[in-house]
Amino acid sequence: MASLAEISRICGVSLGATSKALSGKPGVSDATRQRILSVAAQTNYRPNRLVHAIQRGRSMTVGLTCSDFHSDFGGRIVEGMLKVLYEASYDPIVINWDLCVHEGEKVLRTFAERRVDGLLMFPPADQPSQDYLQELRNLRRPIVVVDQVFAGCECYDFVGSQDFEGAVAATEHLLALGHRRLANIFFRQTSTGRARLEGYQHAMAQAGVAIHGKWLCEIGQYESNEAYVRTRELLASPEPPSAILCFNDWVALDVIAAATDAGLSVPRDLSVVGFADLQMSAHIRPRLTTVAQDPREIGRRAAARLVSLLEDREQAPAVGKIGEAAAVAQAAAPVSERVPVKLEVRDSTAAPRGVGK
Amino acid sequence: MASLAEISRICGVSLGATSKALSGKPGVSDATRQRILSVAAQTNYRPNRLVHAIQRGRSMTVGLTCSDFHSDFGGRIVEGMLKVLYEASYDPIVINWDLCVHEGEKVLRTFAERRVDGLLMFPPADQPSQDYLQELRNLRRPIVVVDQVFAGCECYDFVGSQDFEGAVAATEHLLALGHRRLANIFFRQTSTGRARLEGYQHAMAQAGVAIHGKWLCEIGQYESNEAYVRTRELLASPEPPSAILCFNDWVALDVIAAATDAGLSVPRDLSVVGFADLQMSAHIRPRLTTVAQDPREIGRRAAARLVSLLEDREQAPAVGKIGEAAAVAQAAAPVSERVPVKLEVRDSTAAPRGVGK
DNA sequence: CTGAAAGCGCTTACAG
DNA sequence: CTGAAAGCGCTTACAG
Repeated sequence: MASLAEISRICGVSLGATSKALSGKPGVSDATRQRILSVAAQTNYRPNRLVHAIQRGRSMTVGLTCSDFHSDFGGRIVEGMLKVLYEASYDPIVINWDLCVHEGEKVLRTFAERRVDGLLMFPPADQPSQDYLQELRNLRRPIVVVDQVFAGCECYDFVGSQDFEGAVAATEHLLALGHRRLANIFFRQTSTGRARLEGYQHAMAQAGVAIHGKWLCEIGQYESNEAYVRTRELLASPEPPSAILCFNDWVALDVIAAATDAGLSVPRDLSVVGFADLQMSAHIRPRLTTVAQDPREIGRRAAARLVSLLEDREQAPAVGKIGEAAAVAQAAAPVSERVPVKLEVRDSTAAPRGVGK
Repeated sequence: MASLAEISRICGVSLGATSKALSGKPGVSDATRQRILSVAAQTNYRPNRLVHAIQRGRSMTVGLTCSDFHSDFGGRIVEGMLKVLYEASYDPIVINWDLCVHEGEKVLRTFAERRVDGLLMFPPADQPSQDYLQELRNLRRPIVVVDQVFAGCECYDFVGSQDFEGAVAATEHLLALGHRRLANIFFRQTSTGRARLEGYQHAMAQAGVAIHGKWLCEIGQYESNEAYVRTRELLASPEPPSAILCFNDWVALDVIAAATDAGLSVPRDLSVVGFADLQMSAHIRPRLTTVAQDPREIGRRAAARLVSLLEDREQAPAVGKIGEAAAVAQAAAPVSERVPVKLEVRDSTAAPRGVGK
């Protein structure tokens, strides 16, 4: 906790010599260097990175707006990010995404004032305000958006999942088992939800299977009992589905609960497919068939992309015409990456009754 | 992104005047102030907090070491922390706890070099190394430990759950239902696990009910299939338990799976109690009886405690005898807080067969 | 009201 | 090899 000045005084040398000795730069005699190093160790000296940040114009921090702390999906994304950032010597300053929705400009101002080098935005839901998007532009720093696509964020790099393809694969799996009365409980408020809905519709159309209006079942939030209630209704209707494709594993859990409470057995009376492959999904009974995402890889790639943008920027000539920095920040064309998903067939899906055997 | 110097130049005033105008301090005429503010807005000026941090000796950041991104328990703790920190104008720099175990000193050096004002340690498992503990002492900043107690960390404030009391309540619940063959699947590697084991033993002793050796069932990790395998063994043994108290909800999930796969029904053939009340626990079937913790409140209190330590420190006279800062950092006696738990009785527990009805 | 100067904790050319 | 000086982006007494 001693300062450079203190160490210099103790050693009876100049600030410059001490600085060089401690940062391993040449220009100090070995004897002096040893003396300085030893005093630094004794006084518990730690270089002040805030000073470095000011001097170099790089804080080696990145802003991370995140929410979805409610399941291991978000948690694993963050884990992947933390690992890559740590290895690249960047530290994340984390702020809850909810705050970005409600007082987003303030959050971004904080990031700007802390001089973060870039931004990792993991926004599980809720479209940010116009003010937020404007402030985002003012930041003039590399940004990578994760998981959800937003209107107004098309200009930033993106890393997410193959939501459309996953829903197609899940639907085709159910169709191949012989299901025709195939419902979809979907969530329209996030881009992932919309993409999965489209995947379902696409696969159904491809197979030439009609979608009964009642089987297209929208929910407004998936942490309420809405999915449960809607499933009970569906199952009690005159034309109940034989299979339900769910927006995600949470919904699937409620669908299974609803079926169980209605006296039905999964998968004998109803097949259920989730999306995510949360930790619990292989541990519940019946083990859940689901479209497995790879959240750690999403987090890793997102962070790696940001780090690479940051390094590129550093490489780029610092001098130049006005506006060049901005140009570099926006990069050429924004890159979108979608990490592959994989259908995990487990025990919650089977051929409908009377089919297959 | 303009600097103070730039704005001063544009406005034709001194640095000092500009500084005062922008920070709302008196000593500038209204006309000048307005001119400066308007230029600042146009040039998108953001004060550099890194400079403030250096000048004031407070970075307004805290280090947060965290892991357990694998369930909503840890996630909610973090949520609670983020909320309180944000309101108190502190920003967290987050590093994965795993790194603290493997290269802990390096992580703490990073925190020291970034001049975090305090530390929030949320360590789900794994005793940190001696080097880590030493470096922790060198930090000389307020520290609050969360959830797990460690040897070597007794000198820091702590916020956790009533683990012992929770296990007692769960055991008494099962005893009251009439269970006598009451097994416990426990986890000895964390302090919470040990406290819960003690709670079980205490309640059993109080009730004068003997614990069959086989019913004391230790697992080495709860993210493997160990709990599942051990439960299958237990249930197939000559004296199977009629109820199992589980270290946490993840274990309970596997116990229910094992019972189901063994052709048993929960709670008819076996009662199961968890610990945590994770998101899923009220959604699975049977709905899980569990000791509900309050992770958001844990996070909130831990952060609030740290903030209050930080403010106290600021109040304290900066001058004084050598060593006073250290004394303030350690505070008087460390405070331990345990957030109450609540037994949530749901559908996974019932009277043993042949009892009660 | 306004400006010049010192200082926060460093690093980095630049002289000796 | 070593020291004095300028500078990073500010704030804060201190003179005018």
